[in-house]
Amino acid sequence: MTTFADLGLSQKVLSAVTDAGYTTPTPIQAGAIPPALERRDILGIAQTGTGKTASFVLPMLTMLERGRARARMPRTLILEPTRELAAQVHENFEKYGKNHRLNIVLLIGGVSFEEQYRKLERGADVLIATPGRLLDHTERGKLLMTGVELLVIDEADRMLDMGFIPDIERIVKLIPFTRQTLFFSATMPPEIQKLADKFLQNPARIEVAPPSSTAATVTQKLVACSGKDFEKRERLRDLIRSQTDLTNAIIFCNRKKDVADLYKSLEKHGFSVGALHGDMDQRSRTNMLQGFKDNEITLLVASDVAARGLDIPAVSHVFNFDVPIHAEDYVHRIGRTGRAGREGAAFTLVNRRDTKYVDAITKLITRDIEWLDGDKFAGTASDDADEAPRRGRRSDGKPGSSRCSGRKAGETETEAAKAEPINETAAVEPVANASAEPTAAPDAQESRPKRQEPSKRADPQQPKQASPEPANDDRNRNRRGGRNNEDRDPTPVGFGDDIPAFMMIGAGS
DNA sequence: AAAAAAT
Repeated sequence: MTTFADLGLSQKVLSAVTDAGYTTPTPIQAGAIPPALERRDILGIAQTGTGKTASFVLPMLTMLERGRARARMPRTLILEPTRELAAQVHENFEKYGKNHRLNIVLLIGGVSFEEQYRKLERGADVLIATPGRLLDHTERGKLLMTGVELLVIDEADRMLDMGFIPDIERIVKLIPFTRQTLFFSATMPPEIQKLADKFLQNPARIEVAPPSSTAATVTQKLVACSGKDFEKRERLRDLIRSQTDLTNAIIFCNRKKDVADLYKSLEKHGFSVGALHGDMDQRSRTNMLQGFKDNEITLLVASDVAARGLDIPAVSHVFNFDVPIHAEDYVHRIGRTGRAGREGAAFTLVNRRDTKYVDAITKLITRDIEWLDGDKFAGTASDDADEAPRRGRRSDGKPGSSRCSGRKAGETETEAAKAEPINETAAVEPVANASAEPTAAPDAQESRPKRQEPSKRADPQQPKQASPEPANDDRNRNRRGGRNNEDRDPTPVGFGDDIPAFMMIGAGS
């Protein structure tokens, strides 16, 4: 079996890898490291969680041992689509480069230029950047790309999605063609292939983990739910509480505003929760993510900024509060769990308007996703239980609310949730026929848990901390102040103590 | 229809 020692890495790198506890390279590492060390171009087709980052960090460290950087002329450049990913690559360099004395510089937006100038001035062996800030620096004349010997373009397909390709092309034009180029993408649509052909010369092609596949260790469930936000939130809370093996979870929303709203709601209900989306100031983003990684926060409500690439080990659960509109996003989102062969669970809340998106997803992953507990819309009684009757045609006077609230499991009370350990772990693993609660018959069960108003300050599964760390002052102030019209005010409160002006005005979007 | 990224 191949070990790291067989790949041609330097002693310094090997010892750092060993210290980090790794002995066996992943397929992408075993495939990409040797040709990279021979200075070949690489076309790496690999998804997150395959060890992709180390597959370029380790050979780069080895190669950088010779030579040294000159002011404003970085020797290597890594382009990343998001700030978090860039920061994460930076961490990798610190971890595996601990035996080196290299200047690693992170150039991302949302933070001040001054320190970035200073570091560039000292000479960067490795520059890790998001495209916008990098171009900004070059336009200010603080950065020369003419000394770059090695270029990494990471997550190329995502760069494409985000409209970064023109920026990338501009940047690549600034770099001598004698460079070595490592190009990574999770998928290879035609545009990306064209780009690869343009940027790479006779690359070694390494492909692992077919795209649009979901890990076999992830249990996927659909959860029928109303389209009304407050009912969805309640359904989600019940779902979270009914999990017996939840250690931490990411909850995805499609919109930033919904991230903010759900975050507030969960916090109000006593969950240990953080939020992450692109309109938060950088400091809050960093704090939230770190708090989540450090297990100070159990739940992270996020936009798709967190869907790909972020290396958060051992997420036990993913909840899609919204069905992703692009099917590929589903794959990326639930790829946040079940990593490295671990077990994971992914729940997707679905209302009837979402079914076409669900169809697209099942088509993409070429398998059906089971409904939880016999949930389903499928033209049965459940149709009436959903939101349809309420908006639009007359409600036929059914006493019961939607099934969403009707099938509350834990019965709002903490007690219930704790005392009777919901052993029917139905939520997680089993094929769960409708045995426990035939949700398909709303009326039958509707009667029993007369849903009492949203539990007063229920205390779910005893979150470790009510909130992460940022800005309690502002949060509280905002919350009190905005009480009256809080529903109208989409301003994301509580995301740090310096909410940028642009978040205050058109916060709706 | 939405998110990400320079300000």
